[in-house]
Amino acid sequence: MKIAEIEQHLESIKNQALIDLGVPAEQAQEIALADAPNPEMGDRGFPTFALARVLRKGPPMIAQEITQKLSESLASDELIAEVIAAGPYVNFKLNPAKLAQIIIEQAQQETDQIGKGFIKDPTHWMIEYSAPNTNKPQHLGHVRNDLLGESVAQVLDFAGNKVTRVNLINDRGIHICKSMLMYQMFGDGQTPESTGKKGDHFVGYYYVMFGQKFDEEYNVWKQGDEAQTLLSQWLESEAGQKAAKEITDTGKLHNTFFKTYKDTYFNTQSTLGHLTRSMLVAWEDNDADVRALWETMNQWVFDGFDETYKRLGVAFDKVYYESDTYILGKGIVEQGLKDGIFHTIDGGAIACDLEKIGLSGDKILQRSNGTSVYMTQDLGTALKRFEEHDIDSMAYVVGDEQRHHFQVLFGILALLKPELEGKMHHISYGMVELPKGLGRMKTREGTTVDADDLMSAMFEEALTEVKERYPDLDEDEQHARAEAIGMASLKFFILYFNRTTTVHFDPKEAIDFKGKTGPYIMYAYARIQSIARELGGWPELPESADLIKICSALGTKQELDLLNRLRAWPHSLEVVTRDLDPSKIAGFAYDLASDFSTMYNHKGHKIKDMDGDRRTAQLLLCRATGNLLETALKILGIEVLEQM
RNA sequence: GCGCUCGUAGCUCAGUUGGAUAGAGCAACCGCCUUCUAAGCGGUCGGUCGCAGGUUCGAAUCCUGCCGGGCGUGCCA
Repeated sequence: MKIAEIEQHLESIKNQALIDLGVPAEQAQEIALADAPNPEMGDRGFPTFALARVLRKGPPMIAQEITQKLSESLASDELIAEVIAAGPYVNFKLNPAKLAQIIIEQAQQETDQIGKGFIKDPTHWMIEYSAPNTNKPQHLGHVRNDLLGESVAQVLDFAGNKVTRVNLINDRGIHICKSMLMYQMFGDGQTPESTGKKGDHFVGYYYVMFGQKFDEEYNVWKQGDEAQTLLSQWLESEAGQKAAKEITDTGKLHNTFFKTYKDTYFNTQSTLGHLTRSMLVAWEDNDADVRALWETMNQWVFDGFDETYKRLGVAFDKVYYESDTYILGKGIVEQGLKDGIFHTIDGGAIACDLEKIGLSGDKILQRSNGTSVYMTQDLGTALKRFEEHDIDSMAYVVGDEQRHHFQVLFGILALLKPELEGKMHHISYGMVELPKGLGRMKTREGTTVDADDLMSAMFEEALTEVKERYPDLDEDEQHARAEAIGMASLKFFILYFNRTTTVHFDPKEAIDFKGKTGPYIMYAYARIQSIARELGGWPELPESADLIKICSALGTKQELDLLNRLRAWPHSLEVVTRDLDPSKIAGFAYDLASDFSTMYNHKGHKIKDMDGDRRTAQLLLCRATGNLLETALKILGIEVLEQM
């Protein structure tokens, strides 16, 4: 028997008992099993309220009757020790020895992949995440995306699916030209090598520079006649009058105008804007010099990203570049227009009426000048992926501010290809908010937390701790441990939040290794390994019948709690796979580590002082716990340390 | 304006899709190292689950309305 079958066993007993009472099978299944609040009441049970009306009896009486019948029929069931009527609830008390035997055997066989491949009908998923721009280094927001994407991929893979991980790099467009232009003007032949900078940071420096130079230019222009004329016109306009009512301060009011006008200025009057756009045109015309510069600078960024991804433990099976995909989708839009799915609007743009997909408004898919919008290439790219890869589902890990975009994308795709209905998924997540004072985490621009800085800060903090504890340890080993601990801390901190939760990133909290953290869980694992080291290794796994006998030596509250936690793993896995939310793995791993630590510290649980069956059973139980901790942490991308 | 989303302990978050006495971590305070690793364990303090109604045997969870925060609502990417 496997751990997952325990729940199935209870489930079928419950269903049959209810059906025997005359409850329709469907209703029987709807009554869910849940953990009993305390061990005296049993381990797992179900309420009988819903049956009261049908059976015309009070819930406690129904529970009594069911309990009585089950007690008789399950008398020889080796897994169920007792059926208990607790008021209106029917609870099963499991036989700890049998439970331990099932768990220990599976844990020993499957080591660090306990419960892998449980899904009934595996499919092929393509999952896209990260999707960075090549004009600046990655920051905390990307870190959440990267870690979440990687972990969701692990979850899908662990369930038994085939998973193809893809990245889509945004390597073209006006924003990329901004850093290129600055480098062309002020780069002076410098390179990442010559400056000793990481490639993405090197390029990011020029992107930031563009912002500064453009602001300078804009500020000068603001003082000129043209700007002042436009300002007066705006102040007299409807919008200006409206704003004036809300904003009394003249300086602020003027600023409001100049803020909204900034884009227009960039697109019409600005010298830098003009140069940037010319560069984009040159790029699109395949101008040799511009293309060469583009390739050089992109390569610098890719090299930088590779380092970041490697350290984060993120890897992709396929990388798409927007410079290749941005043309996609045009033909589809034209075909859709012919088929009457889309329509033209004033000025000649092609649009989709969103009422067709239950939303409102028109979504432009081709501008009146014939060019594409972002949605167009997303449509094209998605269809191409389904054509070129034998995939069943496509998932995008993107922030929840783009929910609407994906609703539209999926809706239009289903209009074009009805067979794609239900196969598209937006794995959305909340933003990462930063506190005002960032302390040591603050970065060059001051507004974001840089991914590389963050990882280094975590590493340094961990190194201090490691050196304090193990001053004599070989330096390489110190560094290896600090890296593992620092990254575990970061990953756990990011992943233990629900996907949809807005993370309030507090560096002090993130960098802490105590309490509900990654290192806490690793520590529990390391302690388990140290038990084996100190007590002469793990015992041989006995035959099942013997194992049950040996495990009957277990029975303290702490041991039972731990066993019940281990038992719940398959259920947690199912929930995680259904919701595609690794935070529940993080929660489980923490609870498991916590149950173990409680037992470990509770008096009467020192294995060194035990002998006979109790000692063997405890050792095997601890080993199983260690295996499951490793299994869970792996899904989160966290590696364990044998010693820490 | 409309749409989505969130509001749980001083702070940061869980809460098994409607069940049993609402839980953790941090912070504060009190204890536990002659050691199977104190990155740990135990304890104390801390709650009108935003507010008001409704549905239900039963609501932090579902519905309605208010209050408050975030996001979205481009011929931007």
